[in-house]
Amino acid sequence: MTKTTTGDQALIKRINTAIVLEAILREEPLSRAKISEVTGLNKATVSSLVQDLIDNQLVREIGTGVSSGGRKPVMLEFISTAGYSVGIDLGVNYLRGVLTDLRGAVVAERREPLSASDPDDVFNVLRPFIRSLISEAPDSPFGVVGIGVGVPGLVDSSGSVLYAPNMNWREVPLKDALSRTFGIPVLIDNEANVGALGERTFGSGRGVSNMVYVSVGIGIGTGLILQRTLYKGSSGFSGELGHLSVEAHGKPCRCGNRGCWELYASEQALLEQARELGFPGDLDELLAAAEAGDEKVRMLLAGIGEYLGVGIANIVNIFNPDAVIIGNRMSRAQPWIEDAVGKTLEERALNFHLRGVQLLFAELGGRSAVMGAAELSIAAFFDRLKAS
Amino acid sequence: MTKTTTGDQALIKRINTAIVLEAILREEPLSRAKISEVTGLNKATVSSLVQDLIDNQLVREIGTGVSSGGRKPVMLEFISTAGYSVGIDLGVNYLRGVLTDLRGAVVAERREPLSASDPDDVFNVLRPFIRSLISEAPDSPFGVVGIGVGVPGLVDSSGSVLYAPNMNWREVPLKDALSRTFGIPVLIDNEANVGALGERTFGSGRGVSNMVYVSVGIGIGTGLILQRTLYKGSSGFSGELGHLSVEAHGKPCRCGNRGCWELYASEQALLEQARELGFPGDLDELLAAAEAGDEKVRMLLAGIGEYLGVGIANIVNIFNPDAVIIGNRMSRAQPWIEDAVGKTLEERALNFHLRGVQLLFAELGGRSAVMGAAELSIAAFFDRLKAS
DNA sequence: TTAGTTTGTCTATTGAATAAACAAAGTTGA
DNA sequence: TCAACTTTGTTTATTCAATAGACAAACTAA
Repeated sequence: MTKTTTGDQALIKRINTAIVLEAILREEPLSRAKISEVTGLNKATVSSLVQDLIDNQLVREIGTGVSSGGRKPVMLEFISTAGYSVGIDLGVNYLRGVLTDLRGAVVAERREPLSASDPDDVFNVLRPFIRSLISEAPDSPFGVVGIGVGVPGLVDSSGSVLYAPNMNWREVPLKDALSRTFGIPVLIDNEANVGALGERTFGSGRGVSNMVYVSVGIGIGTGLILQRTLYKGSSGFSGELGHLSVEAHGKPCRCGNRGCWELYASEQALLEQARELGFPGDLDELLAAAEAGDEKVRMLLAGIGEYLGVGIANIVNIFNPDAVIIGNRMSRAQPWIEDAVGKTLEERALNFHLRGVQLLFAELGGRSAVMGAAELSIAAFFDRLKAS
Repeated sequence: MTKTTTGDQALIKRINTAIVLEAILREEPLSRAKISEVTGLNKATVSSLVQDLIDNQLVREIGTGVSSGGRKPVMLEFISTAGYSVGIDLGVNYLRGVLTDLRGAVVAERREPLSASDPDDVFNVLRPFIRSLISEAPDSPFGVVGIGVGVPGLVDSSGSVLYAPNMNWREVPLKDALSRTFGIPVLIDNEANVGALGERTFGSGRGVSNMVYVSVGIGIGTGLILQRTLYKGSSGFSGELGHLSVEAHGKPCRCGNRGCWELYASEQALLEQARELGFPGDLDELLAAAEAGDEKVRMLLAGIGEYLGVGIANIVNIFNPDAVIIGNRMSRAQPWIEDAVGKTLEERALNFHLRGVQLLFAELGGRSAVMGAAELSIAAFFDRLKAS
């Protein structure tokens, strides 16, 4: 409670170093003079801080730039390969992983199906999977700075998976298990949260302040980015908008509530409705049928889009966000649902809120979560830098 | 965009001064030695900063405290009467105002009915109303530091009332009008937002990090306090949870959506249902009937409570807050709706989210908004202090 | 009365940012 | 080609807030 950081000279230096580093990240390549200009810091201060960053192998000089009528500037850039990050998307029946540099550029990528479900069995697959990604990392001053993992379930602040219904997990201390094995920082979060982070950092939500990422797969999960940061509720989990009741007296949901959004707008809802109409098969087959011009399937998809729109209108009224991004598997249905979603949204959301909002689809497709997981550990690395 | 505050010694001093002032506000009366102990700042630093605060008339010495075996400490306290704040609750048919000191203690209070609706007519009532509150302020070093106003409508970041349906206002530049008249800072916000602030600071939500204030009056408005601060969406307004659709194919709402929560759980919904059952009259009469033991009216109220619970379950699933507070007029129905709300909430919200959440009723009753409005301008005063 | 404790101030030191001077390295125009 | 001007980045002296430690004042306790 009374853990206030008091101000001293070291704090000033940390603040200004962060400002300089962020300027370089934002506008590289950049000279010391230009940094002084854009940050407002004195030239001498910038010189001194840049020297520290160079000593710490975070920044390097890459030769001279073009003169604007005087001495040529020495250009600086961030050393993106000063360290690497591992991102893992732990799905119900697959495992996806990337190794990225500190900028998020993918260096290595792996995918494999996952048949195990018991936590210990999953660990036994996950450990070598991660180890092989780490082994791909080139030598670098900071090495692999951390592992980020997205999981399909509720995660508490200690990194335990409290509940993952589709994997039948309860109270699984995933973070502990992994950080003991690898001895580097491990960050665990919900699949929708890391997906939101991925799209915000590398995808269609770049630079946005307030956005809601709607992960439409078997169920519906949501990741909230409010005031530029991932919102977690008081217990560390939140954003269960899939269980927002959109039909107060609708079908009962396994969560205990009635008429939950995901009962009407998820992949599962689509498949069930399709079966009732005599279309067995999975999402791929339905999309193929729609592509081939099957009117019934197109109607079905439009219906799902309409219900997606109902929930998204609620989201827009609640959060007044800059963007709502539809991601995960259902984003592949974009051509067949986009119009229905957009139309319903416009009919239902408040006019004032509609003005500023964009309806987008995930730019990273199936990689939103895995990239967000990598970003999770990159962001933690930068936070540690700032704190020390 | 590139308006970064760089770090220098002045910043340190501002940070540490704020730390010292907050320590005094939190634990007064307090000695310099104790401040040094709880903040971690050096004794000499504390002495110097306290002297500045004394010079600025924000803090004063109030004599010696009890010795613990050595020299007696000189106790310090915040001078709550260093300045005053005006809070206004501008209702559809009433005007409520308070004059408070910098701690929020009410020095003067006024209420009067409001028959006017046209903006200019309202201004002509509002100006003398505020002037009379200001005239009650004793002489003080900072004088009246600002005016906070809560209004029943959408407010943009410039302090204009974009849309207040029940007053028939559109694009009314309220802040401009008042700050031109009084020449002191004016802050305008939505009634539910200031109500949330009032309950968070002075009422049942004291010290809570994440809470949702549900203002149930003619309609339903909501104020969101997330990560200790009032959440505003991208356009500066948000939290229109009254227009959350809880019946996707329910009654059409004037907002364009269908099945909006406020159509089923507001005072207006109650009165309409009562009329259908042959009970004309207003909320007071219904509450009196319930009090007198009228079973039909009690059932009616329980029904409203149930629908309130439906929406609050959604809120809990969305935000995983520490508390949900029911305020405004309907909070007076607490004895007749509390059980129904609680029961529905427990049936419908996710188990994990239910664990940490408290269902509360506004402690300030009808004064949540007016006290929050006063707090709005007090908080702005402290922010200005920190910035200079 | 004396020894020990607590409070709050004073003094010298540290370290980060800064303005100003400056050297180095460039451009430009006659 | 050269003198005048520009731009870059470093060096130097100064300022200012925080700090440790010394210290005086005020008190308790035995």
